[in-house]
Amino acid sequence: MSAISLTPRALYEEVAELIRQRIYSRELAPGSWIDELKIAEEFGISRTPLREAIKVLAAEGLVTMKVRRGAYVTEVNEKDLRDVYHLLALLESDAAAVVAERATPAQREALQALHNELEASQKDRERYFALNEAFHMHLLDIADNRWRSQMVADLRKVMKLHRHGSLFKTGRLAESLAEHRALMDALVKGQPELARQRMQAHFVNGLQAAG
Amino acid sequence: MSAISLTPRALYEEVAELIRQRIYSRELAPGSWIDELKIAEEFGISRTPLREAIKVLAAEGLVTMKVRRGAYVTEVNEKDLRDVYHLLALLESDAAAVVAERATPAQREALQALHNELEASQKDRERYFALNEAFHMHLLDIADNRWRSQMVADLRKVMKLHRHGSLFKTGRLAESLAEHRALMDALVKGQPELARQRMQAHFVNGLQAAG
DNA sequence: ATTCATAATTATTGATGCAAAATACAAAAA
DNA sequence: TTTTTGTATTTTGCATCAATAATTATGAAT
Repeated sequence: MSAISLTPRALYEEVAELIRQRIYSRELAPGSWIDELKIAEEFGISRTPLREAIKVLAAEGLVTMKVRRGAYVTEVNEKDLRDVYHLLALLESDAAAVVAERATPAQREALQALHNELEASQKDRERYFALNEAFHMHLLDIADNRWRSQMVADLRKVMKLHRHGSLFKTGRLAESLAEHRALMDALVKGQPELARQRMQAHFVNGLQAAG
Repeated sequence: MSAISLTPRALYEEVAELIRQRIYSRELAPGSWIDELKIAEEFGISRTPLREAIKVLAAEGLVTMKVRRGAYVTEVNEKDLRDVYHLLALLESDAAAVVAERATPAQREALQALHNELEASQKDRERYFALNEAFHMHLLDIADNRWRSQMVADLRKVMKLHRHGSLFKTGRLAESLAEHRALMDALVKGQPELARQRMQAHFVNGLQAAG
């Protein structure tokens, strides 16, 4: 007996997610043209839901539409990466200040628990990345502004477009963890401006490590 | 001989714009269902480009998709409006700081020219609105971060969803103009933090006038 | 009379077909 | 040899058509 999803996503959403994966994995490289016919055939679907999926990805900034030329994977240059980091720093540091100001004890504990998992995942690079993302998104959830959460999610997708083979140079992971620890400290102690500054610093350092 | 557009927009873009207008004019009211068949017939187009347009609007936050239920005009409650204003304040005040820091003399003059037009448009409410929007978007252009410009444009669309019959209560227009003047002063004098504060204040006051 | 089940209607979602537009390639002329 | 023009191929974009899912209405049974 196979369990079916309680909230079945629309096909175009599923397809959008599959294409995202192909983009992140560089199977669809930045700047490359997206062949509708080829992809539709590979997925075993028609072009209609595929085209709708591509429109969604275009709105997210992952692909760029050219009139009568089709869709291309967005190329993210160094300036784009700086610009995206700048906005993520602005939005997430603001969220951190809000959380430090208004989070309930239970919410602070939930964040602390996520942070503890992060501390324990130093060996596993992939796991660290996943938990790091989870921490940041959970903090946004607590900050409780759906528009900001959506924008940050979109910006993070664009950020992933950039080659991050060397995103974490040696030693950066430990450094990142230390910054997280400092941020966590400001969050649990309820110091908004300190939390803002430390989240800001976390992104400034993150960009330097990425560039 | 009729001139044709040099950069013809795709039909789905045109349709998206037409639907935006219907939403802003309350012809399509918040919470109401969007009847694809009806709209397609009225526009004399098929449902394919219409559905692509709706996906774009959904990504902007103007409409909300429900699985197997179709599209609905997004309902913006008081909290949503506060959240959107909060983000606009954050993003645009940051842009103001960047402009105060890095704008060229020519760019400052262009902004000053737009501001002067604003000063001259006190009598015409509609014109003031349009010029105000133009000023803000031009400032973003100068700040030169395409991701931020896109986000602000989307947020402003959502902001317009809210009933703003009483958006500008009596006296608010003159007040708004005074704030603009103060902001302009900080911009031309190249004082980033002051410009940031004044843009922030402009939005805080704007929200109070809207709520 | 009320509730549950089934059927019918309605609307969304997906597939296919066709026309228009853009590019690439080839041929001809300068 | 190079440039320009014309043709053919490729691909987007729009429309029509089919099927799937959901809601509502109707009927039967308790």
